[in-house]
Amino acid sequence: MKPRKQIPAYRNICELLARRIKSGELRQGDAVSSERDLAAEFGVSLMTARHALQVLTTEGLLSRRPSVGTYVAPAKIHFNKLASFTEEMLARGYKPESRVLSATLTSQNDEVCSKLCLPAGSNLNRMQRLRLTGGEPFSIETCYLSAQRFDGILAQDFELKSLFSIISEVYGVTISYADEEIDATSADPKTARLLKVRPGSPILRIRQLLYGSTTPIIYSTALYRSDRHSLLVRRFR
Amino acid sequence: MKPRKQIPAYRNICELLARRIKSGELRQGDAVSSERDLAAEFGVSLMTARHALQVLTTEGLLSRRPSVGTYVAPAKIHFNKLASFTEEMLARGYKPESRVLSATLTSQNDEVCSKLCLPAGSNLNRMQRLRLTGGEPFSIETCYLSAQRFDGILAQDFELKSLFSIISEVYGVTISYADEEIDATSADPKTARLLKVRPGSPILRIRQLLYGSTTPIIYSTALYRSDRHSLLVRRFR
DNA sequence: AAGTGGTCTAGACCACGGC
DNA sequence: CCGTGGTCTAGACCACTTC
Repeated sequence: MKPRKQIPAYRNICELLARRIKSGELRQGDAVSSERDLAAEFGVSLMTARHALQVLTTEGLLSRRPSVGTYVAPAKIHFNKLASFTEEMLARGYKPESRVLSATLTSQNDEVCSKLCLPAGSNLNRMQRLRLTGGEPFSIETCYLSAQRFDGILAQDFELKSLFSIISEVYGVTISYADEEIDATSADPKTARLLKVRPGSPILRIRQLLYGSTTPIIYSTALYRSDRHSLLVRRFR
Repeated sequence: MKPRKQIPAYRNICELLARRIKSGELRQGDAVSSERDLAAEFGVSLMTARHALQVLTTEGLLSRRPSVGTYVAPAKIHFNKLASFTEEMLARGYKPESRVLSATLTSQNDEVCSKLCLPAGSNLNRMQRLRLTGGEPFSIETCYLSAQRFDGILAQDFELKSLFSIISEVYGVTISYADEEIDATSADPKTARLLKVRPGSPILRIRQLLYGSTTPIIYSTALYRSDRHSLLVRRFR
């Protein structure tokens, strides 16, 4: 009988392989153990080993060739790299600033709960920040995180440290990717005042669901002055 | 013994469900049969039914909520990879339409010339199309191509065939990727009239530079009704 | 308590690629 | 021919939500 663990067996395999790839022990084009070898090595069934390889494949780390084997995928140039506001501004040579507009608990947002895979009515940390560069307003960002998992996070100083670094250093959670929904909207009076634009001005809205490994961690809505910001994306055929 | 088929069982389930979703028989938020019900219905094992649901989930058609059920995901039109308007709409089960607003030669656009790596003042094919689905306007697209390289392309029937297929079949050029710049703007009177929105309404603008292997081929600006379109992007850390 | 998705077992046959 | 990934079976237990 296997000792029952909290973390699934396939996750352990995933993490081991991911570590080997990220450390450089396994490099682009290298073959990884076959399903059957992995199953034997970890003492799991074929299905479980297979599941691990499948997960890493959809994450883009591995590439499977039927009848041939499983290989470490080419290190993708992530043109569309996910970066925090702080990182992005520093990279462009701006001095990023952040003003916290609010930081409260809420349990009234079932839409966000479901996006974060939390039970409806769960407590959420909600914080709103105004982003500035060179003293000029740039965007308004609203973030939601599980209040249970990130207990006490609202006490942190978000004007000093980025949310990414706090959840990483204090809570041990690393963001790995984000799904973003991008559309256009108009500035309502409050937004207009904060961003110093005329009410009704076009606003670029980016709604992100940020994932740590495979679980959604943060839901965020950002409203950008569209005269100050445009999003660059590279898409492949 | 089951009769061996060429197409996998889970594919059949996928296609049936996908058809029901695209036809409108199953709509956003509707529950789909559970793994167990599907397995019984199709006479397959749990794993197989589960696989079908998993595939449709990663394709974005379904959304699974543990302990609750599997639901039809919000039918947002989303652009994961680079596809033509025609391809995108067909994949979503919509009937794409296109109305050519203009198709002319111009030599007055040096900004586009430089983006396409052409000498300033070069002749350009310029065509403007109104995109519709279900008879309702969706976006306005303006494309520029080198008049020299794509001589005579304006004589093609763009309401029948996609630009992608014409440049591929007639000129032997395959699009491989695109760099996009995304921002928000407001509808000017002409745009508003064509898209049937109020002047000043928020508009999502996507400016693309499309590359064939490594050379820029097409420059295009698209204006989307932001109530009908949002862009989905996945970004990695 | 019933139902759901998530994980897992211990096997099986297939088509295909490389030797 | 052998190893590979792709598909599939017929079960199982778990944690969780809903009633």
